[in-house]
Amino acid sequence: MTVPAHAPRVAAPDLAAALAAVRARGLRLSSARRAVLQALFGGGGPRTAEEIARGAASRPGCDLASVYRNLEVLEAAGVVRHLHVGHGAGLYLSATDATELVVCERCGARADIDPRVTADVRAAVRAATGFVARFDHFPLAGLCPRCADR
Amino acid sequence: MTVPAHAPRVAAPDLAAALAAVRARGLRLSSARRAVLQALFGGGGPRTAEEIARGAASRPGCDLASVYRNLEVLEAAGVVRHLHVGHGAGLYLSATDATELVVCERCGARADIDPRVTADVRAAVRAATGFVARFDHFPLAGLCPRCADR
DNA sequence: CTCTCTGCAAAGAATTTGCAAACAC
DNA sequence: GTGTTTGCAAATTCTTTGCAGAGAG
Repeated sequence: MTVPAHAPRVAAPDLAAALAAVRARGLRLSSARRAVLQALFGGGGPRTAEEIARGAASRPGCDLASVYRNLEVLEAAGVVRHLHVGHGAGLYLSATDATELVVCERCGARADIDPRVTADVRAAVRAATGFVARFDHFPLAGLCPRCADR
Repeated sequence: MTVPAHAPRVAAPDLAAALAAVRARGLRLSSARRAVLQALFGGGGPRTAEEIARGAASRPGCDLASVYRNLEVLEAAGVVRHLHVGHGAGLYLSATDATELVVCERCGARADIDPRVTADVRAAVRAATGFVARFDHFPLAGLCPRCADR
């Protein structure tokens, strides 16, 4: 039940749980499925479908169409999520990575926002408009400190 | 210099100024250019490039490629702007329409946000992250009151 | 064995680009 | 006239879909 105190730092936060959830849904553990999960639970941060499909030295790849199909299935299973940053391709990540972020429209820099801040913002927007704002799917956009300077 | 107090309500807020700005930039007033400006300064709210190109009974249309090319030029001239709402096509509008808005991720409903609220949010985000948040190009996303209920 | 998944190839949606003819000035 | 713009068609980028064969359970 306990986990070694010196377990690898950001290795695979819940790959095991993800696999369990997949099985629990009656989904099969195909090689493409594994490839997608290894890419997203390997600790490398958000990735594009293209990057997942391409694979890497350590990490296996698979067909791009399979990546998209699996991302959809895995998202429905609550294991994976995605967000849209600027004009580019979607970014996919593990659902256990619950960060809310701001993205620089000019240089693409990203920063996490303290959940207490987003909670306050949500409250203010709700009071003003009735809408419940979310920052997990379409993150806040703006300019990073460096780009804002000019 | 004065404007009739009962001028048409949301007719063409500054079509004249827009045309002047275009001329001031040394740009020509082609029919496609006019079509785009008439579409965006006709008071119908944000439109897709496709809608602009298609035209309407009252409003002339033109080739879709010309729409995109002109939107780019007109945006550079500060006359037009665009925003990205959800997964769909971009929305284009007159730069004089300075509204900041929230968009429902489920049903697409849009609501204006009071600039005082966005100013507060900007301040909070800046204090927390150093980023200067903007809501004009990638609007805030969330759920409208109706969709949030269930 | 059976039914889910995969890879490949083609289709789609939104936007961009090349080019010769058309038009604004 | 002449240089900017247009319309048409083809190219790009990201994502989805159809299908026959491969593989998980």
